[in-house]
Amino acid sequence: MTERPPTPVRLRTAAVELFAERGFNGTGIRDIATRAETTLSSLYHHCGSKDDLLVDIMFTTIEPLLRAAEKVRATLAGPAEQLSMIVEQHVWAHGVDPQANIVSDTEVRALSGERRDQIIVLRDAYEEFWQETVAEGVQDGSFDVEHPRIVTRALLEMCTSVSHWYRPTGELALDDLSHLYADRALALMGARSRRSDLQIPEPAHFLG
Amino acid sequence: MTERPPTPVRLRTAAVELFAERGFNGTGIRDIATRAETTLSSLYHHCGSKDDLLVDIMFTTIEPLLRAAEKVRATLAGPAEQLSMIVEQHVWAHGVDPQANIVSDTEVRALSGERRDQIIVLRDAYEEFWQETVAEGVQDGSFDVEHPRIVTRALLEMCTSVSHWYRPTGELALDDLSHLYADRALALMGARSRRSDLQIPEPAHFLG
DNA sequence: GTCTATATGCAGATAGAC
DNA sequence: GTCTATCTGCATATAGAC
Repeated sequence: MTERPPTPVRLRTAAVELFAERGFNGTGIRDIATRAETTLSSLYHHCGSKDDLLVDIMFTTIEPLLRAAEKVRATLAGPAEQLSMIVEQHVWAHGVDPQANIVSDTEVRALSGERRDQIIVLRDAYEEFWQETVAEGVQDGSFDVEHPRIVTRALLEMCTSVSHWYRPTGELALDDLSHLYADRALALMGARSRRSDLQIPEPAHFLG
Repeated sequence: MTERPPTPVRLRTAAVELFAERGFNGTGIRDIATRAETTLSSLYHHCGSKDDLLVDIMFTTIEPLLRAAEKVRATLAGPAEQLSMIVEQHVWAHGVDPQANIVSDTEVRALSGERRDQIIVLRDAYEEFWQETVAEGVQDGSFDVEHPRIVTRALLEMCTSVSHWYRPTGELALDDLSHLYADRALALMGARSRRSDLQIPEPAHFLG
């Protein structure tokens, strides 16, 4: 009963899968067209060049995370609450669509020039939300950690790596995994509180 | 006064640099020969195929880490001491030669067949040292953490990511960075002790 | 919108002289 | 051991019919 998705969707899905598995440079455009059960010309008709396809995947993956972090910062009060929620959004996103996030997180080097710069701006703006949240937490005594900028970057990379191993069939459902990571993020920052102590509205969805 | 290294060394260095910057599939064998200031035939003469070169880089990068972890487990007493030291070795190695470690950690997918399997065996054996150490710490009460296997993997990836951003000109020297990561590893595992409380012989070098 | 056919260049790898 | 010259195939991208 499942309808076959329209061609542009199939192309995009195939590209995400192959870029994640074999890398951008390890994937041929014919591989993409073949997996999407269409032709090379169809790919160029719908998606433009191979680079265009990569940029599109990256943008539509990173941008919602950036907007979600923005919303968390504008909505929740308290650095512990904000950091927990940002971590949970990030882990959830990386668990629910690991392939698109692997591509976004590892293939920036395949781009060059202006388009590369634009993606890096997005990525840096996103990290800055994490950094600001932690800095405020250190300021107001919610967190107690040396070299907070370095530890925050370590935390971000720790959460990102979820996309490399998480499988929904494992010991934890994605919601539980997100909570676990938020709890460990607080431990990493030397917070007095734990995730389960916090008052956070549930369900809290800030991702489109 | 610095002598130019012999050709095989220059080739290896060039390959590590380029594989780290552009990825294995983004690097041409001519690029490697050119950067090493030699020729394509010389590359094949000394290094064999492009795949051989990658496998050699990976093996000589991962194997010392595995042996170091083995030595730590055989030499130091107590899970907190062992985990701290394993973390420090790992962070130090990833900071002192980020490029070789980036290649080893991200280009496994470029291999296939038996050689790929061999690298994965090494990598899994290495992770198992981390997992056993943490499991023993949970067992004897040194650590207090839910889902230790998942958190240990998260820790490992956090430490690995050092290779993506660490620069020796930054705010921390590599020894201090290693100590910081060891300390945060203990926090992540819910250890009562901190890195500065532990009795660990200094300098402790387990890497060749 | 989707197809077949093709232009153009670079990839990995090797031959054989010196 | 290092060189120049070359084989072979696949890469991205496009032309033009239907």
